Amino acid sequence: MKIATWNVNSVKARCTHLTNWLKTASPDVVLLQELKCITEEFPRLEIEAAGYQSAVIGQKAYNGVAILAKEKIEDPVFALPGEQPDDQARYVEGTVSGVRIASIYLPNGNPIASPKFTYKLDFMERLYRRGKELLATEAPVVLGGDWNVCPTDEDVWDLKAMAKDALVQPETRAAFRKILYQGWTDAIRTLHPHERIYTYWDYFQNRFARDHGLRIDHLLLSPRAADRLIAAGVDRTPRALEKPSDHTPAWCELS
DNA sequence: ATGGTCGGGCTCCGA
Repeated sequence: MKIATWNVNSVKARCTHLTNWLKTASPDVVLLQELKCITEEFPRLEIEAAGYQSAVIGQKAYNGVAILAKEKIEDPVFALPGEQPDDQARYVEGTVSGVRIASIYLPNGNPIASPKFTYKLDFMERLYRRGKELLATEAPVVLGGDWNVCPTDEDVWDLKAMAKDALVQPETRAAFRKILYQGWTDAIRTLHPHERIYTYWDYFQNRFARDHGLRIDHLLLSPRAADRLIAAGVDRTPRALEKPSDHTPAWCELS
């Protein structure tokens, strides 16, 4: 079972890239972020034609997440459980072939001296609580998405330039570790412990060609899912196309 | 120190 996550930076602008990639990569499940369209305008028909069902929560202009799957998506939930419903479409969860899977668009959080950073940390606390509930089920679970977190210095090309960025702050990393240490396995880092691996390259300054990137798209596996982990990686091919997203798909394969 | 590039929706915001 191949599960991928891809921040497409507008699903409408990237529809052709997406459907072509579905055909060539043929993942069983794809987690999308930054749809940038309302739910009703999600290109459901094009994606169905490629052989995928979808569970979608969108909103106007910003955010928006989806799960695409070849098999049925059962019991979808369209928000992070919390006190009051979120006005930002950043979380969808569903079950595919017995695996509980979430597509997460974690808040960017910049600038750090603003309510946006607080919102990011609050969101991570809510995710921590949801993670605890999901682990308690002892089911195979995958928390995938654009986490907007560089877990360690190895996940950053230019540390100096990123020093004040929300993606590398000690509080951000601590909140990520707090989730990870509940018992999750970072699929890509576990199988590639000492490689420079990036999933995002800024549009500025030809960063992709120079491989000046960040690793911010992650797939976290519960113990039952981690037991089945056989491969993981990053597919850089869509990032090299004309008019690409600034992110490229990260994926893992479970037996 | 700054500005470089995108997408969306409207003359600016978020990344």
